[in-house]
Amino acid sequence: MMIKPYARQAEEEEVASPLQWMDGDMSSPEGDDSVSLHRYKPGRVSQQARELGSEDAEEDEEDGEEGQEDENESKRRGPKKKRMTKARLERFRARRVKANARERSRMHGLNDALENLRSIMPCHSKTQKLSKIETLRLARNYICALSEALEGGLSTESRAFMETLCKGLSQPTTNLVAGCLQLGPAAGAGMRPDERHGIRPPPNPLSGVVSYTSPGLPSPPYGTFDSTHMLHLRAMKGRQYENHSPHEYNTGGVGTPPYDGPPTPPLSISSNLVTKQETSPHYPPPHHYSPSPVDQALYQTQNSYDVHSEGPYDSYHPPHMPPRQITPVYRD
DNA sequence: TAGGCCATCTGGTCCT
DNA sequence: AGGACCAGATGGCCTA
Repeated sequence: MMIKPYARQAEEEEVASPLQWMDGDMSSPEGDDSVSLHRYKPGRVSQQARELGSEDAEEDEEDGEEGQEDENESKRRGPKKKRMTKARLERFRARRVKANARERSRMHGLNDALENLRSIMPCHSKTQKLSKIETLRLARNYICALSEALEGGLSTESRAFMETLCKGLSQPTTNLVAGCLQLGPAAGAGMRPDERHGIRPPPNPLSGVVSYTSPGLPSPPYGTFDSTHMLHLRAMKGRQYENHSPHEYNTGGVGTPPYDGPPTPPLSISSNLVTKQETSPHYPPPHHYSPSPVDQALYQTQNSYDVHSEGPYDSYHPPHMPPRQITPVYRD
């Protein structure tokens, strides 16, 4: 049995398909469809022109619905299809044009949201953009990892944190994350030039146990790890923390980037995690930014990690990709 | 060249 | 009736 592709099947069965009469440039950049030029792919024009502007279509429009169509229609089961008069066709076409425009803008909105999500991921690379699916996976893992870090005292530099972060990711994305999260003394390899000296990263609590650094690790295309993304710390920068209780940091106050989604419930941060800065052997963090109490607290928990701890998210087994050991593969 | 990713069109369904 | 949402189909681009 031959299975026809959906569209072709429709084309053959729906003899009176309105598509065949459409002759306008429904979605050309110049059309009344208001396609944004910078997103428009020229390749689409030919496809639409072929579909919409064929001579057959024009002929059909001229001839009306005669001959073999009626024969086919009489044999077809189901509700009889209304004839496409010119007026109906016009309305249909206008509706379709509008619907297409809406759909495009809807998808653009979706992509914009995805782009926002990418921008707050712990690692980002200009040359290696995360795919949509990988962005969603990484976002989920990131949330899980941060939750573990907060609730379980897990270090953001621990192996468990990395494993949570990389669960179910593709190998390239895993490598990207590993490259971004280079920790320990060799971290300079993936840092921007101005970060390579002067600021010494904290000692890696896992040195000798696990390391995601590699002498041969290339600089970008691997991205950079932006610590300020931790718990949206970037948004908190510039605030005075000393006299605030921890939960205030999640209230979306001054400096919180605009967020047009539904409000998220306040994240509970146990107060013993967020304290005034104490000197820690693992502090300051590797990057040149003003650490927030939350960030500091995360660093203070470095000695309490458990390499073998299985977080509550280990049940996460992507249906198509079983969990695996993280074995970053670096390109030469 | 195959496969992955993406943008777009399209028709169906549900909701207001 | 019209809009939002969804999933299938299709073709372009890119990379291994």
